[in-house]
Amino acid sequence: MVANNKLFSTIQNERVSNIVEKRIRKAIFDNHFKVGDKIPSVREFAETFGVSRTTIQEALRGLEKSGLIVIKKGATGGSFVMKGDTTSVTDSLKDLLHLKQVTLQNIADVRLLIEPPICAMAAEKITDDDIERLEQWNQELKFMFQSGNPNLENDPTMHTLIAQTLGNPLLTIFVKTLMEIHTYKMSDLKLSKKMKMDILNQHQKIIEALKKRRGAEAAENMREHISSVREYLLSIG
Amino acid sequence: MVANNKLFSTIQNERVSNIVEKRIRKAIFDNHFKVGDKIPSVREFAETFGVSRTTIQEALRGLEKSGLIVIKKGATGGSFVMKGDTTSVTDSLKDLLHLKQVTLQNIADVRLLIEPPICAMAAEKITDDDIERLEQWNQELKFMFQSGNPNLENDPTMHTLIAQTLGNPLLTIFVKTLMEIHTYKMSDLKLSKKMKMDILNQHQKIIEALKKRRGAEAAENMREHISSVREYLLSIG
DNA sequence: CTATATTTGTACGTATGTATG
DNA sequence: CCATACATACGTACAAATATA
Repeated sequence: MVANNKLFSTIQNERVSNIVEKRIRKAIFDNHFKVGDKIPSVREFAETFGVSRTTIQEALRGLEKSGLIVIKKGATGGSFVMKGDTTSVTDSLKDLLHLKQVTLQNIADVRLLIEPPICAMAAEKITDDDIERLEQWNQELKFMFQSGNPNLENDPTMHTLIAQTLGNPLLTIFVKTLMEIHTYKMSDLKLSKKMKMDILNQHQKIIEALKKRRGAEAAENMREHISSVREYLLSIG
Repeated sequence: MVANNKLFSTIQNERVSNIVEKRIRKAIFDNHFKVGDKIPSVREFAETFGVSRTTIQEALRGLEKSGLIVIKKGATGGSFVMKGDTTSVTDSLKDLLHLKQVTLQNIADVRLLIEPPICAMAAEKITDDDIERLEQWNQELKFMFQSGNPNLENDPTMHTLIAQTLGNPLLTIFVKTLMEIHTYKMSDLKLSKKMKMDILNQHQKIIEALKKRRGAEAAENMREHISSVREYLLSIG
């Protein structure tokens, strides 16, 4: 398998599939492939690295789970480099939510902590384009509520859009993740008609404040919005 | 493999290893196993599910990556249920950091957003025991600095400890993750002697304010601490 | 204390399923 | 509908870690 033919050859304690995974991961990080590029097939890699197809397969599976590649079957299939998305972070967090018994209130409390100040800062940086997108999104949400469509997972949500205006990718990831696990935890629950109306109005108030570039007001509206949802969830949960 | 012997049997598009992974994951979430418990071996699972060992292997590998189990080799080996830790979240985030070009400044900005208010709230809830642990930790950090030991990854850091006092597991995960990627990004950098002294003193000031249960003061000290580190990193980076 | 048996995960080569042109 | 290029699953062989003789 690996060179044991040399005296004092390298210690082989790590899994071969892990070594392979690291190497390919590094190659992707070092920009040897562009987003959308097809990386070598399982058979090619197996030959290159001198290991079995199963080993390569497991390495690729790991990279897929990390969201670095997407694997497709069939004649035009193979492994394609993805632009990193937050799915892997969210999935890991979801596991922890189960294990650590995180409640919707816990989520709301974290949101209360970070979203109002984000709003305040966003008011200074937000563009007219951004605001238009926010209003569009709220309209779409209205239609979704009206049609009884439970597909709330439509990304990106208003909250993520606001965070995005600050141009800090880490902050965007955090807020996006927060919203995703919030939606995930909410998916069983049924909102009342009144609550849906309230949410839309609260969103609109936040957007109005941002439009006027009034940071403190936007922050306060956001705080009220999240608090309102928090209380509602407490009352029905 | 799976029942294709029935007319109109279930559509088999999903990977078998994925189905197996989900089932075992669910079993763990439903508390069929306790933390530390050994789950069945690859061979046993293969027989139970009627699939090959390789398939089970891949499922277990996925669960290991998610931090739900740890796999050990040897006669007393096998797969053991773990208490979920944040490694999987951190690892996923690290991938994104590479892809999205997250800077130390981005990290500092997020910390500036959430850590001062956490400090303010912690002042109301913190116990004498917590404070003692904080002081112990700062002492250990001092020794580490003196001995030139770069092992800063000693968990949990002061910042995580403070967040923990609030009793919100999600918040703890977020702060822990933040600190881990901060440390990860810092690991190449060499701090000056003066900066190390400053950090220790700033930590001490935060602890003093918490000891007096002065939330606003603790928050302000935390803000100054993170800002100071941020500026320093800017100047040398 | 050393040698060997046993139990476990891990990797291999082959066979099968699947999507495309 | 067939040929092709690919991922995926199978059964077997190997390696590692421990227990036991």
